[in-house]
Amino acid sequence: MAKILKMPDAPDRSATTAPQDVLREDAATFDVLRQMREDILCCVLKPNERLRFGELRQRYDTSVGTLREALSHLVSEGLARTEAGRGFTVAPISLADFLDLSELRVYLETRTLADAIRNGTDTWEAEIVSSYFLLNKLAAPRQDDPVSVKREWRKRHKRYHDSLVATCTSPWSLHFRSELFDQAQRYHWLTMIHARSRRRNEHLDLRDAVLARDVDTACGLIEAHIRTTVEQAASEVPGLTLDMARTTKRRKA
Amino acid sequence: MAKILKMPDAPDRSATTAPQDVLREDAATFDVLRQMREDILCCVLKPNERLRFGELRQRYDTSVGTLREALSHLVSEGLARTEAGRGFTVAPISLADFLDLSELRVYLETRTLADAIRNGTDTWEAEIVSSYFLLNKLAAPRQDDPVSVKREWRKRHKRYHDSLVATCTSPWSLHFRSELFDQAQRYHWLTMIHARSRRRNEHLDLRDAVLARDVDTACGLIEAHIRTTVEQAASEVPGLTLDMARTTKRRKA
DNA sequence: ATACCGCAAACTTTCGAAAATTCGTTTACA
DNA sequence: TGTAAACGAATTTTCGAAAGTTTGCGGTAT
Repeated sequence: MAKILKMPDAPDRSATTAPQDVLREDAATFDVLRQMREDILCCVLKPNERLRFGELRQRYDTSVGTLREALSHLVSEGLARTEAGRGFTVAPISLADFLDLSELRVYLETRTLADAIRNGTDTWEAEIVSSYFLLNKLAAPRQDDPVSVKREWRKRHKRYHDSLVATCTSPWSLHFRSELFDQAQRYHWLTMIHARSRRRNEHLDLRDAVLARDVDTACGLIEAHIRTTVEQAASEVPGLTLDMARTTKRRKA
Repeated sequence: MAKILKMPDAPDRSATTAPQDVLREDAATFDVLRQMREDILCCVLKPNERLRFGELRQRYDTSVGTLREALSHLVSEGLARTEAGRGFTVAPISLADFLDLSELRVYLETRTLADAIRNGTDTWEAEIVSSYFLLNKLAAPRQDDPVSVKREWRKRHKRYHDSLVATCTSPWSLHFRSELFDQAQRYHWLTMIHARSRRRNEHLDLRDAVLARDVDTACGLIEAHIRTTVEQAASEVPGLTLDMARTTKRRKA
C-alpha cells in the first residue's frame, strides 16, 4: 500500500499504538476522514462550527476534493451538515437530540450485547479482558486535559465497548449501534467532570456480567449506563437546553 | 438527513409556487447522488456491479470529483462499497442481509409508526390519503416493466410509507428507518411477480388502521407486511441463497 | 436614520488533467 | 513447462485552478 511508503505528510502517526487497528483502509481520503471524525468527536471542532475549506486545507494538509469527500461522509454519518451553497458545519448538539439518540441506543446496545453474549467465543472474551485492561489504565479525562489524552481515552473507550458486542451476528444492528455510540461520545465530554469514579466501576461491573454470560444483568447495566448519563446531562449541564448556536465567533478579531 | 424533511422530492421544480418552501437542495452533486441512489434501488445498477468512473462520467454527465462525492455518500448509506485503490462497486445482496435488515426494520417501522399515530394531525392524515391514492393508481410493477415505471412506482411507494410515519417525533428513528426502507426496496423487485394483489390490499388495510389510530392493528400489519415478504423471498427466490457474486462479467468480449 | 442597490472580497462548487496504482499480458529464464 | 519479472494499458486517486455564489461593505436616495 501507498501510505506505508509515504512518510512526509500527516501530522502525527506515532500516537497510534494499536497495531492491528490499522488494516490499510482507503488511502489519504480515509485518513482525513478519520482525523476529522476524531476531531469532531473530541470536540476539537465544536458543534455548529463553520468548516471553511481554506482552514481545513491547511489543518489536514490536503486538497479541496479530498476534503469534500470526507465531509460528504461525515454528513451522512450525521456528524456534519451542509446547506445549499454555503459550505459545511459541524452538526449541532441539543438536549432533545441527546434524549432521542440515547433512547434508540438503549435498544441497540442491549440487542447487540445480548446476541453477542449468546454467541461469545474465547477470543471474544480475551479481547474484552484486554480492552478493559487498557481502558482501566487511563483515568477518565477531564475537560481541561490536553486533546491527545482525550483522543487516546476515546479510542480505548470505543474499543472496549466494541469488544463487548463484537460477536453479535447482526451487521446492521452493529452498524447503527456504532454510529449512535459515536454520536453519544460527543455529549460525554460535557458530563465527564462529575462522573469519574462511578463510570469506572460501571465498566468493571459490565465486563464481569458479560464474561459471566449473564444477559439480563449485563443489559440492565448498559441500559442504566446510558440512562444515568443522559439524565445527568439534562440536569447538570445548563448549556444543553439551549441549542448552543453561538459557538461560531470571529477568530480574527 | 435532508430526505426526511422532503415530502415531495422528484426532479420536477416547476409547480412549486411557494417561495421559501423550496430552498433548492444541493446543486449538481445532490442531483447525481439522487440519480445514482435511484438507479441502485431500482437495480438498474445491479448488485456487485463495478462502478467505473469512465462509464459513470458519461452516464451522469459530470466530473470525477462530483462522482466521488456522491459515491462516498452511497458508501456510508450502505448502497455501495469501496476498497483500497480499486474503485467502487454496488453493495451486494444476500439472503442473510435481507433477513438481518428486515428484523431491524420490524422494530423501527413499528416504533416510528406507533409514535406517528399518537402524534398524528389533520395534515398528516391528508397526506396519507393523498399518497395512498397516488400509489393505488399504479399497478405494482413487474420485473419486465420499463425502468421509468419502476422508478415512478418506487417513488410513490416510498412517499406513502414515509407519510405514515411522518409525525414520528424521533429524528434518529426516522433516519435509520428510511435507510433500511431503501435497502429493503432493492430486494422487493425480486418478489414482486408473485405478490401483486396481496400487496395492494395490505397497503389499504394498513392505511385504514392508521387513520383509525389503531396502533396495535397497524403495527401488526406492518410487521406482517415485512415478514411475509422476507419469507417469500427466502423460499421462492432461489438465487438469493447464493451471494450473487458473478454479475460482474466482461462486456468487451 | 433607514432602506436599497451594487460592487468587491471571500468562499464554495465544479472541472479536467497530472500522478499514482492496479491489472493483464508478454517475455525472459530456469 | 512453469515461475517470475516486466512492461503496457486501464483506472483510480489527488490536486490546483477556473467558474459560480454568497456575504459584507459602502454609497446613495428616500
